[in-house]
Amino acid sequence: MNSSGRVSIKDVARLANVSQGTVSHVLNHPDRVSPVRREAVEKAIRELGFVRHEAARHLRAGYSSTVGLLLLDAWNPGFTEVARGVEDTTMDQGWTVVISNSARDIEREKTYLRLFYEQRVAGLIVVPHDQSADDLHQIRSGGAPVVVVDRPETGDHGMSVAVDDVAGGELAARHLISLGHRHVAFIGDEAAAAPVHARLIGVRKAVAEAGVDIRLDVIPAELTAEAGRETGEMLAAMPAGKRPTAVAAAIDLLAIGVLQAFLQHGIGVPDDISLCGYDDIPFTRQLSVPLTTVHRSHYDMGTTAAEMLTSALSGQVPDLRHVVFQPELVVRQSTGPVQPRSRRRTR
Amino acid sequence: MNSSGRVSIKDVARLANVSQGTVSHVLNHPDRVSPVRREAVEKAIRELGFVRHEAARHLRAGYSSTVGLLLLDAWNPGFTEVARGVEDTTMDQGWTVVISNSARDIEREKTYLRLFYEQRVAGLIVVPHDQSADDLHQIRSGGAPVVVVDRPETGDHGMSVAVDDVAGGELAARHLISLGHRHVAFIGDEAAAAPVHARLIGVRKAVAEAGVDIRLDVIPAELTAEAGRETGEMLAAMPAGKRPTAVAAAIDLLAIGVLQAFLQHGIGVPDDISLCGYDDIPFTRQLSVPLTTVHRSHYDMGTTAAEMLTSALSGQVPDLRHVVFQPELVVRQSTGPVQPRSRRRTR
DNA sequence: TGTAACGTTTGACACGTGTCAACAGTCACA
DNA sequence: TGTGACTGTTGACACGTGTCAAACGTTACA
Repeated sequence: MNSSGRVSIKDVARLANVSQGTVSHVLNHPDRVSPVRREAVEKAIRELGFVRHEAARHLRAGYSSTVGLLLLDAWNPGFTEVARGVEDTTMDQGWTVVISNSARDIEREKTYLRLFYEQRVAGLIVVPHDQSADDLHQIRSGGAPVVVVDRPETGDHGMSVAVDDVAGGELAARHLISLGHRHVAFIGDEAAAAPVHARLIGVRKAVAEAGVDIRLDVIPAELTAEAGRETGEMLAAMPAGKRPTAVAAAIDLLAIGVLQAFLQHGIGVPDDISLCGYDDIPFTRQLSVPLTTVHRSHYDMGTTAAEMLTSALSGQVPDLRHVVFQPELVVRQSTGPVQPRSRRRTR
Repeated sequence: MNSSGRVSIKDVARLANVSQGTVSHVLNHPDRVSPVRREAVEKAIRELGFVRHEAARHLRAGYSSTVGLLLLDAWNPGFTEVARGVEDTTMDQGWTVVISNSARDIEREKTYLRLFYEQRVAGLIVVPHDQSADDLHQIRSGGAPVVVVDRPETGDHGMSVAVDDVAGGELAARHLISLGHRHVAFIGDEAAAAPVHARLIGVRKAVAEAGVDIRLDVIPAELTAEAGRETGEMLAAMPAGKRPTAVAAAIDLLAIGVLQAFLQHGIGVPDDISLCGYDDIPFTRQLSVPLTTVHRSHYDMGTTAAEMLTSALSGQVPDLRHVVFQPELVVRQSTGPVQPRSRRRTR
């Protein structure tokens, strides 16, 4: 044991009556060492409780087996699914994943990006803030491949995995329109995040293409269940004739809040108002009224991003540099045909 | 720029016409360097896009500013709260947190513990698997302080933060008993995790101390919403007279599943059956029937664990080596007095 | 017996940084 | 002018590992 109280490769070599180089070979190229020495070294390792020093290994080898994952919001169930996909895929291929969370704070994001760069991570998967292209570019110029998740990108230098949220918005709106709804509200702040903006564009597109006269109200709201509850209460307070007959929420969390407010105020879903979410997080199935929503394959986004990254790391050029998933409408019980004016709840 | 294509401190020194030592001083002890040189160095750093190499720094300095957080189950909302608490506290004090997730897999836990050890993390916060005392001890012997979360520990060498789940089980059971319930079911596999076992002990204790004749059914179930739904359906299929009048679930996720099944089968909560959860995860408030549950301060567990760790890292001995939080009963709307045999739903 | 070929082991070196003793330069004071 | 005190700067070294050329030992063959 050396002066710092830690066991190094030298101590192992001394105990096993062998040179440092041999110990290193046992660790990295066991086939180059004779069985006798190998066993002696392994015994010494066990006796001393030696564990190799990753920083030294990294410094000498010049490469790292660590991959960084920077999440925009680790507490959003959708993104934890992304993380699970990334973890499952990279673990299988021998990479270590380090997860960090920017919590939608651009300063925090910058800090973590710098940290990742200082650690010389081999590669990086980022669910980025809206305004952080610069920092991502800096990492890229350092030589580490970067996969951007949940922001559609194009071009030759970079990789991305995203969902076609314009199409998703269209799906939701078309579904509601086809059920006969002619007064629809979209809930969510389009300035809050690029994907929300895209969804609204899709909704507007479907409305414009419907060929019938449709009124679309856009109600800005934070992306939380609490904001959903407040918005739901506002809607509940409106006279029934003035109220939209259908609501499309920018994310499921919002829809959950809206649903809760509606039920509390005796507004039936879908009998009085239809409600459509977005994301298809696991909890949508556990709600008192299972939610119609637009499914995004978060887990698959994670695995795909991880596969792109690992293939880039092994020197291959991935077949596709930019993958866009198509969302799918999942019809459950929170949406239904528009009711005639003098309607009654069925149960 | 050196041969590997990366910029090192030497390159900065050369460009700024200064020695390596001076550059290092600019980075670590700016006050020791004259303003003229400092500016020259800073300019060179900007021009070259120099970012220091954490592995080399770590190797030379002998210490790391990284703290590991190993979660048992990152997808359980309770544990993500713990992570949030840890992150907020350690970030403030300049530590970097690396999060990993053992996913209740003991092999994965071992792998990550080894990885943390190889990285020579300064300290470690672990929400451990039931059978992993050995590995934790190995880390401790390496000199890094370890805080164990959610498993009550005692003794002088080690730190822990936990919740008195026996008391929590008692709280839940006493509440139900005080409402007049005499036939109670506990749902959850006591072998699944130590905290669940503790809760059941608490329930049994309350039943024994009640002084009245109480029937307690223990129904093993996995710790998922899906398992809760299945158990709820089984209970719903029983004739009303044979059914327990109250259910205590081992965790909220289970209770959510039970609730969903009850409502689907027309069983009123709390009118037909009272339902009590455990954990107080955020979603309990968003349910169609807000859940009575036992609150555990997950976020505070995280901050406390982080504070203990950071004070240990700065050489102080924390005032308390083992902290046990007291749970609190949160009465919402899913529990109510037992109804006479010929009862009717009120709404 | 001598030599070549081969497989195993060795020892020195480099990776990029922080530290520390030593050194140079400046200034005030005697 | 010489001395001491002080500030700023330097250069060598160490941290623990992986690699690589060189050395070593063994065996096979002439």
